[in-house]
Amino acid sequence: MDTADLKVFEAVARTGGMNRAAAALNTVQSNVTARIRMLEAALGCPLFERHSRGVTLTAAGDRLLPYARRVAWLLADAERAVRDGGTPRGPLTIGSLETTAALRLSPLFARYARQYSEVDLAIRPGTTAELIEAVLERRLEGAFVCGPVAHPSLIERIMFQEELAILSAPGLASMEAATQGGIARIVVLRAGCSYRQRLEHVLARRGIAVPRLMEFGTLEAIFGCVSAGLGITLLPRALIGPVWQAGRVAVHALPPDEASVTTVFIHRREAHLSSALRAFLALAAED
Amino acid sequence: MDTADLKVFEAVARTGGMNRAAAALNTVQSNVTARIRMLEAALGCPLFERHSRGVTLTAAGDRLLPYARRVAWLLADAERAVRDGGTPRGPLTIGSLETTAALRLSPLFARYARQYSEVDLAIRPGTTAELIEAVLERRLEGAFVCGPVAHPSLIERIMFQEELAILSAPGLASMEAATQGGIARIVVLRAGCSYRQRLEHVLARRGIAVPRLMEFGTLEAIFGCVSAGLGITLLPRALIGPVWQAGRVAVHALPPDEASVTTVFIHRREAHLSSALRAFLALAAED
DNA sequence: CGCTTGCGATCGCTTTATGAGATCGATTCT
DNA sequence: AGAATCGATCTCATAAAGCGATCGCAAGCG
Repeated sequence: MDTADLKVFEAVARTGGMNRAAAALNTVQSNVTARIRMLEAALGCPLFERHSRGVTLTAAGDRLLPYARRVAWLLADAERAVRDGGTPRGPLTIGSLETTAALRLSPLFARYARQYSEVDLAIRPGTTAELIEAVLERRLEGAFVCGPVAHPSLIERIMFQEELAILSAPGLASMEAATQGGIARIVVLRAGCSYRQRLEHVLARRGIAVPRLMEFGTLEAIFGCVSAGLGITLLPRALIGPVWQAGRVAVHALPPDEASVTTVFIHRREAHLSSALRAFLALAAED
Repeated sequence: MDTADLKVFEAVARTGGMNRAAAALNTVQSNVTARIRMLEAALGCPLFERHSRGVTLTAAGDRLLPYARRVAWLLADAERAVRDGGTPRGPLTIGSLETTAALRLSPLFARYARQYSEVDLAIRPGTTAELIEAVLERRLEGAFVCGPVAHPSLIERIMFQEELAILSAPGLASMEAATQGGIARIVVLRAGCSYRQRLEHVLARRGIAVPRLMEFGTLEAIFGCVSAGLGITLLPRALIGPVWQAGRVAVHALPPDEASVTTVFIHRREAHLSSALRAFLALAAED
């Protein structure tokens, strides 16, 4: 059993056919067939069931597939680890909640980009669930998300502690005043945002229903909507200082157990910690 | 980069020379040299420093070596996972503390051997530290050890809760009577045994020194020594019933916070859970 | 019913990669 | 100085991988 064998095997499993796998691997079908047959002979059991429309995995093949993927990942990681000579360089793709990026990370990113000019830093926004998935699928080296995550194959480091507050149209004395009749219209950054879940939870505990949900892509749009009385939202208090000072919105505190949210940085446990990411975490830890 | 390359690389790193690696791999030195040179060319950086007595790893090679080992392990695991068709069979090597094996496991082992006759069950005794190391080094599929372990790459399941008690020569009313003058002679099963550490800790909290330590390989020898007044020991209460009933030793209770010890079963997190081991755990969970 | 299409299996041929042996230069220890 | 050891390099033979063409099979379609 070899990495080449596993690469072929993975392609066949993924495409569901030897011809398609051959096309994907830039080779011919006879090679794919021969590789699979050799692999099956070496392992002593068939990996695919052949039928007229292609092939499907047997139970044994199903067991092999995750290992094939992990071997490929491990080899890719090994190559990166070897090439990574200790000085931060190359691409570094990190995910972040949009609010975290806006509130906490811009000075950090700026400092990092200045200090390590050889690194191509990229920031991808997303919700906590999206970012966790992206890190697990190796599309991101790490991400700032809403903690705690507690995933066995992820390492998480606590980075920031945010205090959340409710925002409503100006002139309203309390959150209850903004949710008269037990109904609240809420405005969120994205549909899957963890602040949205948190806000719905906060409202549900007070018996307030959320019949409608408005979603906007930018923070400025949210401030505008809240200011105009279209609904309420939940955001980190540190983010809303300028807007509140301008009198555009009213800020309502939450009890401490509901107000606090921790932002954690997650990255894969088994993956190589690149110099670029290590430097980033060191810089972030200075604050 | 291929498994064959990594196998050669690992052999060279392990033996510290291309000639020695060639001998270990049953090939000739020219092949080893060529493989390493090709690998270095593909990675773009040298992996070894050549000198007259052989070769040593460069920093890049040092980074690659753990990956080479992990790839080899993963492939071996993959093969076992594929061959493991769901019915328990083949070798199953498990470690255990000697006391746990004597006290709790013999009926389990007997039942398992009867029910799954195709499995070659092997039990290796050892101390907690030895067994953890053996599991990490893949010499054991799992082990019964003193918990908690809390190692990131091990899964632990709580199996038994033992109550420990001090044993002394018969006729002594209390533990203090057996340790007059602030000095205790203790008798342990093995030098690194976790019960020994526990016992020393218990005595240290009472200001009792342990100048001498006697070590015996069998439980019967320990009972004999304690009975003869040579020293005291610490053992699970359930283990000492027959000996106590025969009046050979005196049993002294410990306060609850010191008496309790949990036995956990550990196995590697990332490894394949074989059918044989799965069946064993299922049988163990029935009790 | 027969034709077409898409699939995997197989065979011979070519190209490439791998392994073996001999030799060379460099270094170290005696 | 000479022997021993080690890695680098070259050449040649053989094994392995890749390629193209062909075959048989099953399903879909007019």
